Amino acid sequence: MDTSPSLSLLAERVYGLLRQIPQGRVVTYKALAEAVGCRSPRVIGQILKRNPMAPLVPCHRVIRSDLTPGGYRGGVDGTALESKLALLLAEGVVFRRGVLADTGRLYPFMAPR
DNA sequence: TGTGGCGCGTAAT
DNA sequence: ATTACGCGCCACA
Repeated sequence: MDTSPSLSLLAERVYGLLRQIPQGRVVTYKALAEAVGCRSPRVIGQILKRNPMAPLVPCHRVIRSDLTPGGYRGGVDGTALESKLALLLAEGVVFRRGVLADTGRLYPFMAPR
C-alpha cells in the first residue's frame, strides 16, 4: 500500500490502530502499546507527540490507563490539554473531576497474544 | 494517596 | 555510536 514508510514501524502501527478508533471512543496508552507490541507505553505518547499528523491521527483519543486525560501536544497541562478535553467532550467523552466518567467509552482493544 | 524510579524507543548530538 | 528526553506505568512508603 504505502512504499514510503518514513515513520518508524512502531509509529505506523500506532497510527493504524488509532485510525480505526471511531469517534466518541478512547484508548489507553498501555492498551495501544500492547496492541502494537510495545513494551513501554511511554513510547506511544512519545510517538504521538512527535507525529501529531493532525486530525488524521486522533491522538487526543488516547488517554492514560488511570482514565486520566494525560497530556496533549507535548504538555501535561495548558491550553492544549483543554483542547483535548474539549474535543473529547464534543465526541461524547466526558471527564468527571479530571477522570473519565464513562469507562464504557473505552475502545475494546485486545492484546495479540 | 503521593512520590520515585524504571525501562523502551525516538530523536538529537 | 552515544546521550538525553519523553503525553506513562508500576511499586513502594
